[in-house]
Amino acid sequence: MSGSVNKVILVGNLGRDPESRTFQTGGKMVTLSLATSERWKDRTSGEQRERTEWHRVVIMSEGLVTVAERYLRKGSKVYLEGQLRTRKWQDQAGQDCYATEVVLGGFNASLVLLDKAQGGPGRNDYSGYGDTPGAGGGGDAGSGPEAAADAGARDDLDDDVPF
Amino acid sequence: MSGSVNKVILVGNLGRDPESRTFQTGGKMVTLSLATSERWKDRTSGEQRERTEWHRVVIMSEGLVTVAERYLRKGSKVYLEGQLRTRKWQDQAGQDCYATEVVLGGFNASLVLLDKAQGGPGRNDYSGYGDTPGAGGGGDAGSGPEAAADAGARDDLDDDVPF
Amino acid sequence: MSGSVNKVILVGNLGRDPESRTFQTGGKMVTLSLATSERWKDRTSGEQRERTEWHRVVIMSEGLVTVAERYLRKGSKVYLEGQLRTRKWQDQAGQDCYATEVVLGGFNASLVLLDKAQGGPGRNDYSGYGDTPGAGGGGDAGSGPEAAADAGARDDLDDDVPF
Amino acid sequence: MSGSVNKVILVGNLGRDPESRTFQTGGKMVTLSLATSERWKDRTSGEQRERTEWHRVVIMSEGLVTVAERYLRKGSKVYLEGQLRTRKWQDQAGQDCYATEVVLGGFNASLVLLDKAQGGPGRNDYSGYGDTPGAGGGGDAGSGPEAAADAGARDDLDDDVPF
DNA sequence: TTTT
DNA sequence: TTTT
Repeated sequence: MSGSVNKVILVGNLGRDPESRTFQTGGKMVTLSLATSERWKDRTSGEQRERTEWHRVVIMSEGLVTVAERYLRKGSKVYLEGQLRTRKWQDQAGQDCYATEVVLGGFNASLVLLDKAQGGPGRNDYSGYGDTPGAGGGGDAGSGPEAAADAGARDDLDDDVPF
Repeated sequence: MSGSVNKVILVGNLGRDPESRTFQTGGKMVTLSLATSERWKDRTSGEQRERTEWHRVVIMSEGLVTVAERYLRKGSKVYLEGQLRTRKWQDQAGQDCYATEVVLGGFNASLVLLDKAQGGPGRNDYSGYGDTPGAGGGGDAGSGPEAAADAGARDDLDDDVPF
Repeated sequence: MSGSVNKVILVGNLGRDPESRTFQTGGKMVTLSLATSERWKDRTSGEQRERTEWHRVVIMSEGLVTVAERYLRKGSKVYLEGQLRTRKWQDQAGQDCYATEVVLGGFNASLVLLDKAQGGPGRNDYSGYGDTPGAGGGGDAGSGPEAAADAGARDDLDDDVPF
Repeated sequence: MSGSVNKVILVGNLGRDPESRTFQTGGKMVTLSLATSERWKDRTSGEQRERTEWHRVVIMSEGLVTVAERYLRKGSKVYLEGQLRTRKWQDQAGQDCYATEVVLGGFNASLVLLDKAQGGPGRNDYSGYGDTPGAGGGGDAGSGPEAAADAGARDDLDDDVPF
């Protein structure tokens, strides 16, 4: 289909440190476990309720992989933008199973750190890596996030699906 | 967690007619099967490739349920905005399975029809139902989308998960 | 036109404290001055460059007005979602002038505080006010953000346009 | 500031054909005049009201410039994603004037055609140019949108601001 | 005018 | 598993 958009925007905290994997082809990917939550007052009981959602995030862009490895930690708060992707596989009983991930790869992927002070680098001029240059002032599209992993390599990760 | 955002924006076409279900409690929900796709040139082979992603969309907001039932059909193109929600259940083999849906319910859900002429109403002044009023000119927040279904009712739908 | 979307998403810091105004009709609005900035390496010179953008944000939703007054201060970091609106007026020389604002009013407006500790309330269960309930668990759409100000009242603010 | 996001998402129709300009430096930019509108029922009078908003859109990305020139026409419906940028200048009376544009340049800019049949190319495999590859299947970031124009060149366009 |  |  032409003319489609597939976009996810999340702001939340990491439930654990990022996990890196290297492909045989040299590429790298990082997975995050990101929590978002919402609160509301129950309509009938009037009590506070809360629901936490856990998102599996897969970072494929070379630039964003670097940012994630360097600056993200368990507890980090981030803004991110990616795409939905659902993978399907058969469990031992031959049943179809599905896992949906938020993939940051290629264009229109962003990762912005929202923590005050990460204790890491002097200044975190890395953040917003995927959302930066802009053409309005001599921008430079050359150093941004790039699709890194390739399809063949990706496939052999199918078995670690249930996050 | 305070301070989180969970947002999905999709533009795509319906793979089949919307499906409605009524809860014992009187509420209603509609599910959509929405396709988005992307094309790119393969880096190595140079050939055109295409990948289609299917999204399970669940509409809970009363207003948006009405819009969906009335104006959406197989093939309709829509813009929609909702939240990610993953449900977990056990298959017969006792394995954990997951299904992620895009839920349109409560605030910040939108459904905007993008087809030229739906053949339905004289003018499609329904579209953008969830994205409209605005306060900038005597807006009216009273007739908008509202959370409809309740959790217990939702549970008995678990068996139709693999979309 | 049917079928349109007008959405702005910003993450940035307040340049000064929020400013409140009360309408004769009793409604209230709050304006924010929000900075976003981006950095990039100049393509030719190779030097770091930075560009800061200032956004005039107008909050009309009753609920979000309350949140802004209570918890936002100069320096606060926020995620917000609103709509673009351009107002036009004549300056003394009879020239057309324009001012574009990001308006948070009606549906699909959000304000999420991103600061670690605001020093205010025990817990900041206010944040995400406009992005919360969700229908997936007995949600309640009744207490959310609502369009507050009315058009007539708004008009007499036209003179403070150049922000 | 690190950690900021400046994003605009619009779906609307072009009020006139795209306008192209070439810089002395060889770069190109295209401007669009895009309408979004919303309808609501007036709270007091109960009558239908409508408000149309016109957005000035500036496309700087090389790839998106090409797409815009080739496939967009007056009346075209598009989804686009860009950034807010406000420019300031003095009118003849020495008054400060401002113009805010939605800029599509650099990363995270998208332009997706939503018309059924543009009468142009066999299939519109151009659309979604800025939102496509994705790393999940042998993606290719090399042919995407790039920042094109430079700042000096941009400046001599200041006089056509009031759109 | 913010932030790093 | 995060966060408040």
